[in-house]
Amino acid sequence: MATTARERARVELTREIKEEARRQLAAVGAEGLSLRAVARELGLVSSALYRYFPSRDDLLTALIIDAYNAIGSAAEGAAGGAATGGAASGEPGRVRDRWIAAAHAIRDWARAHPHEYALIYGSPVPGYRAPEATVGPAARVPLALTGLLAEAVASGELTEGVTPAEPLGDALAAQAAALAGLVSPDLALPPDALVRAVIAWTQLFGTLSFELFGQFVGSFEPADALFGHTTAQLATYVGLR
Amino acid sequence: MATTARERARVELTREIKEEARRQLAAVGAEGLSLRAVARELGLVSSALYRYFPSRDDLLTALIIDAYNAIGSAAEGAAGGAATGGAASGEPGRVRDRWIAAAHAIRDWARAHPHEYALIYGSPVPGYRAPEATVGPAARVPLALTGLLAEAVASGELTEGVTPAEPLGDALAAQAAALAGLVSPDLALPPDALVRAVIAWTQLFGTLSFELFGQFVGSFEPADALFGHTTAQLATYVGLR
DNA sequence: TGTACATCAGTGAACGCGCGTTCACTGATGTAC
DNA sequence: TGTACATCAGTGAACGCGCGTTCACTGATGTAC
Repeated sequence: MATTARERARVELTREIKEEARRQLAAVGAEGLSLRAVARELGLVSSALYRYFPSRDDLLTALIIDAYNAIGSAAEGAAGGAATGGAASGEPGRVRDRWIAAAHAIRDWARAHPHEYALIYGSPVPGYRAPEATVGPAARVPLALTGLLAEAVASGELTEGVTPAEPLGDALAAQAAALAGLVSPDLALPPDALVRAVIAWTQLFGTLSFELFGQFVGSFEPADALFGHTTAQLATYVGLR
Repeated sequence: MATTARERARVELTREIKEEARRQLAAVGAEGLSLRAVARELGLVSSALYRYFPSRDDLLTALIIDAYNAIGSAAEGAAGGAATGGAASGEPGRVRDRWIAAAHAIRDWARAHPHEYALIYGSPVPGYRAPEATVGPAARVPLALTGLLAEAVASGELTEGVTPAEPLGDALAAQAAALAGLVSPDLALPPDALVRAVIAWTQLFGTLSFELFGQFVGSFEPADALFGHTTAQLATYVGLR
């Protein structure tokens, strides 16, 4: 199963096409992304791209999946303790610290790749329907966050919330229980904790979208201090001490 | 200063152009919005639109301003107690109730106008730079929310937060103090309360964007129960009992 | 009240542009014997 | 190791489309005397 020159060239060009497409994303957005322009920039004729992606939408889908995987892997790395301590430190550190590190890793990725962020968390591209294949990668960030909470439950690091929880209500409790089962089938994450995680998750991305999409212009700019404070507040809110 | 037939026709057609443009927004998004298509639909020749809007970007700007004003006015109405009690009830009701009503009014507007919501809170349209004139309308929602908190301070309805506040830090405290001065020059809203309001504001729009942009597909769908619970939690978080 | 002139809404043709996708083709790379 | 055939990457022309914006024009509406 030696890789032939043809195969290597194919892998390489596929990568280059996506790279150039990402560059264009930054310049003209998802709507403006044009196969012809990508081909032009790579010194190819436009029809050549059809050997690599059957249509413009398939190229978009590939970019979306890559973006979800990139932000997901950034979150997972920090949640796992990647950036804590030296190279080969055995202990992963307190869950609260890793939760906060994950939030910062997510923000760092988003700020480094604002147009890919917009592609996955901004307004949906009209006429484009995200296929099933994006669901798994899209779930990595929320799974990393809820995974941390499950860890905290196991290690006794999760306190009762300080903001008194209203009872969830039947509909919400059912949704939360179903999700908790998916997220941590072995160790039941309490539905109440899961809902807190969802609130923190939406808060995190709400702040990020406001920062990247310009809603803080003239108020919280730069948003570093706000983000740091917010993240700490939310960590406390979800029950991490 | 009688309005001539010409003037009335101009006002009317300006309105119709924006209406048709909003209809197209829903179908093809902001990027796809085309002057020619709008003109076609109105039975006009495309160049005729230039009597009403000097360019495509100016039409977009008008739609953005209208959208900010619409969601702002929905929030202000609910915050002022518009939907509480009967027609001419004098008392505006508790601040907490009106805060929650405002959040629901914002969501209701967003769900009724998802594409206008995406226009103002989604990814920025590449190549389009929002002019100064959008700033005032964009501020109406956050002003309505912080205004409620200022009211609560005055009436003694604002408690200390239950989630212990970390000290804000110098940079954030300075930003918050400057903003608090703008928001309620007469009665100083404490910087800590303002930051809580910002956290709640971002959380609210984070949830809304996730709901409207499809991040909850397969988990919190429908999102009514989640939104109700979240809103109540955040009202408590900001200090409204 | 009636006429003469100014304003301005809407027309239609044109400019110059870029797009996604298809298709028959050529020539280089890979494979089987 | 060498030949014959199959695979497939990239070409170039074409189809059919829509876009924003400009401009000289016509005819209706409005205004001043």
